[in-house]
Amino acid sequence: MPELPEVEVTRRGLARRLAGRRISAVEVREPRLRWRVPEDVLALAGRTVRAVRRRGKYLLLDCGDGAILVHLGMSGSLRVLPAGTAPGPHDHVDLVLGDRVLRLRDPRRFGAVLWAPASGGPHRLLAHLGVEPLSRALDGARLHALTRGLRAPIKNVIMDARRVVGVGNIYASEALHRARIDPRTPAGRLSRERCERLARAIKLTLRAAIRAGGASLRDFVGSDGVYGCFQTRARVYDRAGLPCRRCGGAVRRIVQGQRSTFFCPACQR
DNA sequence: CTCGCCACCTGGGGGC
DNA sequence: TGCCCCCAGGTGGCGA
Repeated sequence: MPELPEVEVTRRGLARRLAGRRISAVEVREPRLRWRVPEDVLALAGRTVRAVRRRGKYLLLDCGDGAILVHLGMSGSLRVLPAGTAPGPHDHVDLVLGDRVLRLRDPRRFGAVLWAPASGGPHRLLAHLGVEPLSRALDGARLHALTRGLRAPIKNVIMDARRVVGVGNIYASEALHRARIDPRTPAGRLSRERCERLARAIKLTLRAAIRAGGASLRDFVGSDGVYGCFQTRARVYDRAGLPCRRCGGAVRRIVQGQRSTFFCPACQR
């Protein structure tokens, strides 16, 4: 269930619990994730996790001479548990750090655990990623510039990690509703002013979700591993036929790029 | 380069 | 209860 907000909440939890700790053992019970977990990862014992960073939806456990790169895919979660806790189904990878274990659970196995050496330049999966939506770099001007000439619907474009990272299927719909822009609009036709609005809406939506995620997922990487449903009240996501929270009109569901899109035809033009 | 589509997996829910 | 179909929060890679 990892959207950028959950990845960021996870990152903060990991940074607090793992930074400065030495990896004492690595256990891979199921190496067949999106890509096979490489032998490199099995040789990580002895390294120290110096910091935990995020790039888009990738987590990077910085070990100095390289980073453990983790992606949660669509169904992954990371938890920090007492060492020795018995693994359950779909608990594929453990990083033991003394008295605690970082455990990846991923039923659908769309996630990834890879080793990115510091030498040899940026990892191929990170090399072509777009702008971070919460950074200053994403503003109206940038969004305007990077959409010029594109005929694809704006929803597809803000979900394209080569242009903007971190905006998933839920928050693409949510941000477009906040910006009052029709998700089907060809990206290149958005005015500068509407790009300003959309850039602002993306930031507000993600920041609000991080706060809400921080509330509902406080123990996401804690010892009990309890995490609930999103407590954010979606404006349009998964609300087909229900009233738009702004105008009361019916929310509509369409399909774009084989993904569900939800929007209010009255508010979003 | 852009765009549309497919693939990778498993589990849960609804309809019959 | 059982079965079958559909759906799911990601994204790399392919061919046109």
